[in-house]
Amino acid sequence: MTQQGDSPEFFAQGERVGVLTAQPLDRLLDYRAPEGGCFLGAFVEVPLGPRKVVGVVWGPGAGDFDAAKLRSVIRVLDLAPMRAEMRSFLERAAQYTLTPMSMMLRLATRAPGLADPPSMRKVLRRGAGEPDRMTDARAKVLDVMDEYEGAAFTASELSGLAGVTSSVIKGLVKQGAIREEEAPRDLPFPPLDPELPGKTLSEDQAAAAAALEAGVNGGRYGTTLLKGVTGSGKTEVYLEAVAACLRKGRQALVLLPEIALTAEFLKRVEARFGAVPAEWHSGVTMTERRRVWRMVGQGAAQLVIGARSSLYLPFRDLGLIIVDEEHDTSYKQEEGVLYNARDLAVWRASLCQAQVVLASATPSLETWANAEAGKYQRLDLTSRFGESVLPEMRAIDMRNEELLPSTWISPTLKHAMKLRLERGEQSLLFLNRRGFAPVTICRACGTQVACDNCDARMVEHRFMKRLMCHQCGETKPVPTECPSCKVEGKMAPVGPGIERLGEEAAALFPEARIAVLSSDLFGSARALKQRIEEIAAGEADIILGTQLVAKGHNFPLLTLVGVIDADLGLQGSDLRAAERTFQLMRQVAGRAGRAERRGEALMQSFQPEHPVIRAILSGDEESFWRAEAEQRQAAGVPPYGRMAGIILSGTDLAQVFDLGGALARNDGPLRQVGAQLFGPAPAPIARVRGRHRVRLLVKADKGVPLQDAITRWTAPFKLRGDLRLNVDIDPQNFL
DNA sequence: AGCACGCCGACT
DNA sequence: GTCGGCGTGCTC
Repeated sequence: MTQQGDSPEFFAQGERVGVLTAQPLDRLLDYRAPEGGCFLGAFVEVPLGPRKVVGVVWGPGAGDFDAAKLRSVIRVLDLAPMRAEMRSFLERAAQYTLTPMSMMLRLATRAPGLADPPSMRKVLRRGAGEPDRMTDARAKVLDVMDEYEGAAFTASELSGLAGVTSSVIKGLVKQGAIREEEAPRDLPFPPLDPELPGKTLSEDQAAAAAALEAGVNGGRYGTTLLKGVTGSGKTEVYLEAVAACLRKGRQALVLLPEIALTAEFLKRVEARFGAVPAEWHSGVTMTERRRVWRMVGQGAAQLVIGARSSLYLPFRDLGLIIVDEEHDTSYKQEEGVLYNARDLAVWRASLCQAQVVLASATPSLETWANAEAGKYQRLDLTSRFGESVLPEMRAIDMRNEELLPSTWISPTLKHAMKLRLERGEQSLLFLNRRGFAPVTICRACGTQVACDNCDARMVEHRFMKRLMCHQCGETKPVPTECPSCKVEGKMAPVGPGIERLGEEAAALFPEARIAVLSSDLFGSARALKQRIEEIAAGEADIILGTQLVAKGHNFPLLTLVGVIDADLGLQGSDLRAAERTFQLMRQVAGRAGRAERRGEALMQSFQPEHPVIRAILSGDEESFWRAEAEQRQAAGVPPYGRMAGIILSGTDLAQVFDLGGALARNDGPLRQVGAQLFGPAPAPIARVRGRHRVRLLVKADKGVPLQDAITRWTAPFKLRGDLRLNVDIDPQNFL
């Protein structure tokens, strides 16, 4: 106790402590340390007005609050204190993303029942007594218990295993043959065994795995770009790094871009390490969340497979973070706290001496540039099957193709598909547009049907016979009469969606089995996965897919990929448009010809001479990255310059614009640091869920303290009414 | 975030 | 006369 008294990490009873809560106060509140004192970082319950809330002891109290009004911490919660590295991580992320600390704490405490004592439940064990009379049902129960000797069961587990009703078990409990006891509900995760044999690795897989293992064994921070095309076995390689981390007794985290991918990944982990790891994403139940959060904190979960929010779990000793498909745009959180999980993973690791592996077939330019600059180690995996796997890639020049109105499959592509059909091979047509038709137009007056809440055009979804807004999810029936000029029977779908392409393919090849893969055609991730498996097994001749087919599904019979509109996304103001098109096309092309047969990828384009299209076709990725890097450098945009988006929103358009104008007129703090301001302008989707959106863009040189300047610029503005101002540092999409 | 206080319209 | 609408402000 005397030792505690001297430590700057400990506050004796009655001392002032500064407590951070998840309430949006944006400052610490002073409290008196409770009876028995408390440590820095302790999770505590504090009184706040009439309520009790959870907080974290963040430091000594500021001391500027009237001592007479000061209240006392109610109690210290039965949780491991938040570690210094986590506190630094949250502070740093808050400063960088201009997010209040209270919101950061909320991210770090997203588990239910933190203030509750560890939840208990009744479990059953074999007791000393014997039943007075042995019956078949009783014997079955006791057999099960003998089979799993020493194990504890819940009543329902036991009755299920033995195939008896609960009354049999109650009887045995009464007679002392079964003993009831209280056990914690949150069980540790079963241990993973890194010594189980992994898959046999090819030579360059083994070399890459050895390099990653060496990094992990070094016990220091380091980031590695693990680049390998689909089918090169990245996963096996980084699972060896996970194995090395587990051997050292440290925890590991694998981030996946999509929940739909976790189920399959868990299976691979189970195959490699003999047990299922912890899982963390929005689909995890409340009880499991609580278990994962607590067990991660106690070190009783060695490996977590999760979404971006797993970065905020209270790891005791995190030694490795894998960011799978690191280029994936879903790592950028676009609502609430705007952060990029890939970048935060690198910070998190640097604060706890962990290794990071950024895995991708098509890395983001940021990551590529960091590897090029020597900040990240780079490991390249060549394909397991040799170079021949890259499909033959060609552009179809759409300016030379004869197409009927409202059709999108060119004669050249059609011919290639026909060939596959005859050979019993699969074709995939890729079009990144969900629904039947992206636009519904009135042929009498030209009006396009728009959403009532947003300014987005509504997309026809024929399978549900409705128009849908992809911004807010609002739907309405397809109108027969023009909403504007009231002329009847002139409404027409314009442009292709994946469903419409399906109709066209069916008309061209009436005998073919056609499968349409679009996220909105499936009720659940499970149904979708099952359909994908059937297709991979050969239950379709022609596959039509949106974005989702670009992500890690293997179709061994596929030998032709047709990209319907390779020009989509090349235009527009998005600075990453070229990069995205490149990544998408590379991935889609990577689908073709994985087995012994070489595949073919055909890209329909109206500008086949465009540098991005040419880079994709050349197969020389490095030249694409270099060209793209040069362009960004010349334009002074990320990663060679800094950008921030300021999104203003509110129900009254004039008010939103007034605020935008006022911000633009008072941009002194920005000009001081040489930053440029663009806007205000209506955001590309100018209205979302009834709120008007106006955007300003800030651009600055690389070394500029941008956050500081933005804070000084926006702080004087008081937001009246329902006006909101959101800062998006390093915006990814420019909406 | 909650929850109170507070100042203007339709009800027992 | 009061119940209640949600705008503004406070919480150690």
